[in-house]
Amino acid sequence: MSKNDTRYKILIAAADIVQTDGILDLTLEAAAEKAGVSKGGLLYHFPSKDALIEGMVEFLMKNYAESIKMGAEQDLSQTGKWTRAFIKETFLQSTSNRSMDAGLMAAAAINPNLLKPVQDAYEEWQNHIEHDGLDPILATVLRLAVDGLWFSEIFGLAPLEDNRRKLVLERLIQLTQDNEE
Amino acid sequence: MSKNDTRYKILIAAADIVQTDGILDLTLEAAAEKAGVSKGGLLYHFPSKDALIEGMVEFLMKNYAESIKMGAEQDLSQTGKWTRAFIKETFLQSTSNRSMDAGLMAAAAINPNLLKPVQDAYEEWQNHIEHDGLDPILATVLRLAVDGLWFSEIFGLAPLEDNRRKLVLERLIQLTQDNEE
DNA sequence: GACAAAAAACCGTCTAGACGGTACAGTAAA
DNA sequence: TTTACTGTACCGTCTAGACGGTTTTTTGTC
Repeated sequence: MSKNDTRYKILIAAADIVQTDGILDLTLEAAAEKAGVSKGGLLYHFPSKDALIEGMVEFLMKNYAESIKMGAEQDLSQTGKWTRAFIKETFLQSTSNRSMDAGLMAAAAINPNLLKPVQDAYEEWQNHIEHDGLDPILATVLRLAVDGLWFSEIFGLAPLEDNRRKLVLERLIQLTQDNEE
Repeated sequence: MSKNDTRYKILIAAADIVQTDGILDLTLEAAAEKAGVSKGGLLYHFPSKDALIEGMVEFLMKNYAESIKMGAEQDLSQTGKWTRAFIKETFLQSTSNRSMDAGLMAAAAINPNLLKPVQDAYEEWQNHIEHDGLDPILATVLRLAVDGLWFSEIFGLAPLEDNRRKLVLERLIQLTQDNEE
């Protein structure tokens, strides 16, 4: 069992707890037990609870940020490529990878400072989106709609059923294609 | 001091704590002290912490739901009135009344079941918005954008600066006015 | 409208348990 | 010999909730 395997197992376990039982049930002991590691073992990898949350946030941001960048680079059309990448990747992530939410919520609850990396990433994306060859207000609306979808799924606030979700995605993409500045 | 006054004071105090110090600092004692009530007094009104959160959620939903309904009723144009009311009221609430966030976050953190009333209200609004005389996909996009704005402000994820925020609001409203089904 | 009884509103202390974190001795593998 | 743990014991602090007591308000009765 390599160092990274155990770390990974702990992060997944922690995300799982947040997701199913709520933030308040995320304790070091509970996370350790769920990961099949002793409390000492957990503290070996994450010397404090803040460090654990930090790890969760890092973990969630890593793939996400890279995917968006890659999506933008591979887009054949220059106009609106960042906005499209952001839309597509968020739609994808929020179906497949619910542990995203867990890290975010845990950080917000336990230590808002830990949200910094997410905030920084968003600033960058927002900047790209505003200078994407689209009408910046429209581009911003699209970005917000994507976040709204995520939000609605985190909190279960009238989340869209599958078909509608797909139609919304298509519409958002379409709106990036015929609204040049 | 009537029963309702004290209840109200406790709810405000609790929302205040969540808002300024974070969810984890919301304890019964802290809420009681801030409300100028003893812990026993607080427990008289809210027999458990869950009950307190429940009260917060109820409180936040009451005005919000009523405002949206009123906004829709007073709208001179039939087409898109619910969507417009939802947009306007959420923009307003999320500038003026941060206790929305507090209740929501507290519930999500402490006991996700307590989100039920919010979820129910959202189901209703989503239903209105989808049958508002607008293209339902567009209407849904607008709704999501509004939620996204709220979300971005709660977590500080590239929140819009004042002027852009205003322009986005105007654009959203405008989109409800020239997109009949 | 005086007054007692009852109910409602509220106080403040106490307790049992949980939690984050420390310390440390030991183990198994690389 | 270092890395990656296990396991246990422990400490200080915090907190939800219980509880018994006290004040204030309401209600019924004359």
